[in-house]
Amino acid sequence: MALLSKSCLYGLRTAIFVAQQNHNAFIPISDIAKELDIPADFLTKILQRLTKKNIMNSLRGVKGGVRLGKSPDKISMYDIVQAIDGETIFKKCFLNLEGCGEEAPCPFHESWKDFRTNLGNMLKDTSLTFLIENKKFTRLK
Amino acid sequence: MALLSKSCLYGLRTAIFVAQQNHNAFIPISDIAKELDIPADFLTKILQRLTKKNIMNSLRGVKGGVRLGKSPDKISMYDIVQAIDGETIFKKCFLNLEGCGEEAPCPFHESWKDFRTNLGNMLKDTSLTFLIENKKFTRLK
DNA sequence: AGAATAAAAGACTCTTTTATCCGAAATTAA
DNA sequence: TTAATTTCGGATAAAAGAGTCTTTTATTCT
Repeated sequence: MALLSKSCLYGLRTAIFVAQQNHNAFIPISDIAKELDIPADFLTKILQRLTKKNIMNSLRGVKGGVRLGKSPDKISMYDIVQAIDGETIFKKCFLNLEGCGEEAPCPFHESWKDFRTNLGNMLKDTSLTFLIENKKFTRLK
Repeated sequence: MALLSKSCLYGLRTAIFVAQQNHNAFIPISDIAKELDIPADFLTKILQRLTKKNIMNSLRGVKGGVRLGKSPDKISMYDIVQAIDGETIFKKCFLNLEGCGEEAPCPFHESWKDFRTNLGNMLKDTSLTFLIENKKFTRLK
């Protein structure tokens, strides 16, 4: 098990990669796929979810491809995770117990609640701009 | 996506349930399955992983079933997660980047390292005894 | 207008996880 | 020793996630 799905990881890596390129030009998905070692057709599907949420922007045809849908400092990792994997990670009980909540918490409720809130905040606070400015962050595959 | 697999959640809930019962008696897996609303044959398989690690103890035949393999204060949630889902949750990079580590961290490395270490410690510190003594913790399904 | 290119859309396959089924082995009770 | 019970072990099936393929649609260039 992993916290994020493979689709989501592909999406995150792609968003970071695209943010590193010229922001005006459209980059063909096949180029990204080759660069990041991701199945191209699969990546196409994943990116559609990001374009629907205006995180990405796409264009068909000869000079087509994808680019960021808005300024990279307006896109957080949270946005991307939410668009692809949804928000359940940030909301569900650790033990997946339906009844667990403030009124009738499981013993993990408090700690886990803080944990996932912190995680969410961390992702919200991390923009693509921050990621690409961080010199240490080179590997994307 | 969830942090833990369904198998693991089944295992955790079962361990807590069994800890709540008389520790000497064997409880038939079918009884547990009915009580916790888990497919019995599937649960049987999952529990085999716990018996192999001596977290549980099983007996075939008429008075058979499963019981804890040791004192409930000697069994932590970490033990159970490790037995079923392994330790990758506690070890992998948030972005699943192979290269990420102390020498060449991704920007999430530090925060995520702390997160997962905290999570691991929290699970290590939470014994079945603690769980069943916590009066608030009633729901197991 | 026509050819080439690239994403969108949908059907299909492959793999992993989850779930079911069945015969065998172990244990108890009569 | 036989019948009943219950886990074990392996095979199979169903569901979900990941990945592939083909056709359609939009766009550019000649």
